[in-house]
Amino acid sequence: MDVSKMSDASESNTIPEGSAADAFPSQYDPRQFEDRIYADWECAGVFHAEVPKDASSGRQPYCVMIPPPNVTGVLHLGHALNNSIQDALIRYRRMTGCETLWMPGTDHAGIATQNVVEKQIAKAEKKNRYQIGRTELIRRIWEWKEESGGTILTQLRKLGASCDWARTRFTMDEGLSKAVRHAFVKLYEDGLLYRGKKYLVNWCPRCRTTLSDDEVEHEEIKGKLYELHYPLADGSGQLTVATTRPETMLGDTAVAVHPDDERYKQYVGKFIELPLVGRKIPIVADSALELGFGTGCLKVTPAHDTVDYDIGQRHNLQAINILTEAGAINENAPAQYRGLDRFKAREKIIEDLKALGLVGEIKDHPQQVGHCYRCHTIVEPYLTPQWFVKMKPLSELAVKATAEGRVKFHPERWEKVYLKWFDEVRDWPVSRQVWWGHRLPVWYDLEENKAHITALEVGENEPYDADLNGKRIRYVIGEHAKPIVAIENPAKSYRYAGKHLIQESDVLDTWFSSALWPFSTLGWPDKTPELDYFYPTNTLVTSRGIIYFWVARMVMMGEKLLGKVPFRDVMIHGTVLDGDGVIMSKSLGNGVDPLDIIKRYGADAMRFTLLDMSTGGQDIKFPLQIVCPHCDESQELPRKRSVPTMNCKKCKKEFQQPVPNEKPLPEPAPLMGPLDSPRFEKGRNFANKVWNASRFVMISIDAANEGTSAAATPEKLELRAEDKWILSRLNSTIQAQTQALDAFELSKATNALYDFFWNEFCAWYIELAKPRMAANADAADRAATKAMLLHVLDRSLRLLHPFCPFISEALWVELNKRAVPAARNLGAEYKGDANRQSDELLAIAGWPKSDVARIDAALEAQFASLFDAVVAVRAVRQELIDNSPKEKKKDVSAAISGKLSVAIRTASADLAARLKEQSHILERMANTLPPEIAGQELAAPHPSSATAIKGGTIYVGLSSDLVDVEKLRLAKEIKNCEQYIPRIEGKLKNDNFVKNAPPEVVEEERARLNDANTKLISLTAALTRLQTPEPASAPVVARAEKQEVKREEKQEPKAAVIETKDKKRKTKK
RNA sequence: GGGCGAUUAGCUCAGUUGGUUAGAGCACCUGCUUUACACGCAGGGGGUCGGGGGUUCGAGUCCCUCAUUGCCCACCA
Repeated sequence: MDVSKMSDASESNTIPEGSAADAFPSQYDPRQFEDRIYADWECAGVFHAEVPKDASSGRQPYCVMIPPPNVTGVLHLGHALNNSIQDALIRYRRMTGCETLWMPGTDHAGIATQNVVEKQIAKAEKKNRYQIGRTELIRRIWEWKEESGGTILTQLRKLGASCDWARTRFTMDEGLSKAVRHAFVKLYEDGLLYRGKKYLVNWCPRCRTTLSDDEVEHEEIKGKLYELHYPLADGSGQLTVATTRPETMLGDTAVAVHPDDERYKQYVGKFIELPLVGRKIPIVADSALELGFGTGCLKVTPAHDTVDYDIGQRHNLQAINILTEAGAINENAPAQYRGLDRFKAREKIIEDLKALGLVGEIKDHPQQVGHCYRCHTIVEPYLTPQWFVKMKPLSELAVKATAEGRVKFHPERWEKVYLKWFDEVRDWPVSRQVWWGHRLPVWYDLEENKAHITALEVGENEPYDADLNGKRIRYVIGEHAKPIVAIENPAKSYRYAGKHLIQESDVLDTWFSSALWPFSTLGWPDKTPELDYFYPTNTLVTSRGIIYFWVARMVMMGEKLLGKVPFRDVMIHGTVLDGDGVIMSKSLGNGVDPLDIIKRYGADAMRFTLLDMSTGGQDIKFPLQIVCPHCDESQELPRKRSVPTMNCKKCKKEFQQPVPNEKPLPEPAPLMGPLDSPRFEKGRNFANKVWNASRFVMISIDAANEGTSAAATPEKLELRAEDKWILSRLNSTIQAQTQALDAFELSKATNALYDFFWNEFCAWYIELAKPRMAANADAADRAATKAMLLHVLDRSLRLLHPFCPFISEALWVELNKRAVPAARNLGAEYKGDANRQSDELLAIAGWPKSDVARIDAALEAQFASLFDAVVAVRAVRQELIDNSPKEKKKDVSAAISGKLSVAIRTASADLAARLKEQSHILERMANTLPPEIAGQELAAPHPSSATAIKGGTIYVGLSSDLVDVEKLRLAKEIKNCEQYIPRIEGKLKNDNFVKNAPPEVVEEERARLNDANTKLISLTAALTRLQTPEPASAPVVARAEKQEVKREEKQEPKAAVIETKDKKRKTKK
């Protein structure tokens, strides 16, 4: 790229179309653009990815699989974060010319979805799922799914998500279901799937299904620890056991003691007569007990406790299941308890035992208890045959893939967390006793399994498998039944002709199909071109919450079934929290609705803010506010919310606020005030800044076109130093941002652009460009300036697009109207596929490449010192005001608002030359008269303030009445200097420092000391002069043009000296 | 009970391999309707970097320890 040869677009390429001022209101209104622009993208098909027809094109794929949200889901801020990150990565790669696929879709979310529809039916028809029946329930769920499922995908469009919607998948689609069956059969055939009673599974009595360990959430409850006395069968005494679940005693088949426990050795081999039940149960010795814990005796219930189950295995104890699937006491218990819910039974048993005098101490006992992650019911360890996936061989594959670096985590530390799971994981129970999901591809031949399958007639509120002559039949399949595992229904094959086959009624754990997502969506098990081209995918973006559920299982399945990892990089981002660090959720009443934020701030503002806050995978906190639904006033959200309504502080009207753990008030109720966070203002303000900078560029281009027919030819374009400077900064920014995106460091990327655009392009370059764009400016220079503005804006919009796609695209359209892409010196720089990339739409335009030859560190340093001088003069102005008495501030402000007279004394010929060369920068940016610049011979104006910059002193002419006020400040600054100098001197006097520190560090310190001393001398001299009578010389402050201020012209022979602190100067180094 | 984070300005957070007088945004103070932007411009105030030790010429950064807090894992009856 050679910007110095940028062509001028003012003549032929510009489409004059009204004035820019008309098209550009001074505030960006996202609502005017977002939906329209999204529609434009969709119409143009820019999100659609295709496998390149020409395999030799070398076009790189880039593929991200969306973590499929539940089909029941609605967008929350966590989704907004997750998808903003994915979209940023996707849009960036799309612009670099990759064939970019972002695969969208939803998850059928077995239990969760079934619960939603069941609840609806229960409400509307007062029927449970068993009364509705399996077939009908599934039909209703599909119906619901078609009508109101997948809302979240629509909401993702509001966010700007550039998914390939044409490829949207659902985990229960036929294709994906086929993949599930193939995977199941393959695992079975390879001996990695089996049915049996491997261990006590977690059972949710409300959902009436098995859960995997990961689906159980441990939470502390206020339980009780009961001591129970168990009489010895021979009547010789009793043993005392302790339990938190007394009802399980109905299933006790032993009492265990530790083999080394001297207290109980004598009892081993004797029997207990189990109270209430009357069963004689042995006393066994087992080292699973912890010596010295509790009473030393443990009641053993093999069917209802995992530790007990193992003890039972070791001692050949009977495992008696005493609970029904619904969590009530079953027929294996004495009649008086049958049918009682487990917790009711607990109370009754304690009552009955108390009556027998067999209850000891009852203590409060806080304990961690497993809850169902879907319905929050306390789960039971339960003895039931299930289908298990054998984990060890699969774990090994996944661990190996990580060890070999084929899957990388960002941030890295998550790798350890991920690996730990494989160490501890038990075999995965994959069968679920719900109806919504992938039914296991398993059948049984009834005849052949006569001995193992029992046909039970069941009641109205029970699950059933067949309806025989009006009788509801449930097939209970024994542990040793022989299954037929097949991809397609074997009943169709001649081999089973005439046989009575029944299909396994269980469905698969939802996470089983999720584990296949990265390849089932691409057509696996078929060998599709998509699978070939896009798999393994590139990046998975997700939260830490599903590393075990999902990430680990995808890697296992990818490795096992395809021999390849499903993705190369896993980016784990933080969790969105409220201002108190509490996770946002609807039920807690602290959930911010992304759609509310989009309405209020715009999608770009929300995305930018989220990305800007995504630092190193840290959690993101949003202090909350609430918006009055009547007048839109954002206000503090009361900390304690118990009352459901509040009154607006502005319009005083009443509205509703969310109350933790309470549902919204029923209709008619006051309007709900949406939650809001002031954090989003950063994104909104930045978007507005971009809008207005662009507005300036467009307006000044349009204005320049009117009066200038003679356009500059490229040869005439000469770059000024500030042009070279901004190009240097631009190219540094491109480099920094690109590197940050490649490293998944989103906030670094947004920061680089934000700083460049706001603090460099807007704050300095545009201001310097203004006089150059004026109608009376040099035409050639104006053309060069225009080309520069277009160039920098062009690149900036490209850099912005991954974060803020809407506003950047909206402005791109305007840019294209005024200067076709060719005029912005694009094209040759980008070698994208002509069919896939175009400058018509920014979404598929090229990503800027950093031209390192343009990066000029020396020039940047020069400008930093120039800007220092500007800031020093600006500071003089404000400090004069600050140090004046309150009632005089306005007068002083008016008096110094005009151009100041300035003189600069510097010993550095280099600095002098630069200042002279670039004096227009000082004049423009600090609003001064042309400065006088000289060496020691410079006669400083009198009276004047003196301010030290690196390498010199700036004198600003003052009127004498401001002198006194400045003495104070000078003294302050001198003091500051005097405190600083000894610190450096101390360092340099330390021999160890001089000896051990690297020479360049020592040199730096010496230079610092030198600077500080020079500064001190010049300030002290100024103060001395200020206190010494001296003939008045030149004036003074240019009089304010707009306001006449009368001041006494006493002309006291004194000078004011003003100092600023270097550290506070806001210039880029 | 283990593991991993966090603790830096009133708030939300940056701070690369230890090396300027520790930064940003918001809030605050002061001045400015300087025609791209008051969702703005300019200038400023504000931090003994959770406490205590240690290593080092030098520590926000490395080590130990304590405290507070969050998350994950864990069968203590």
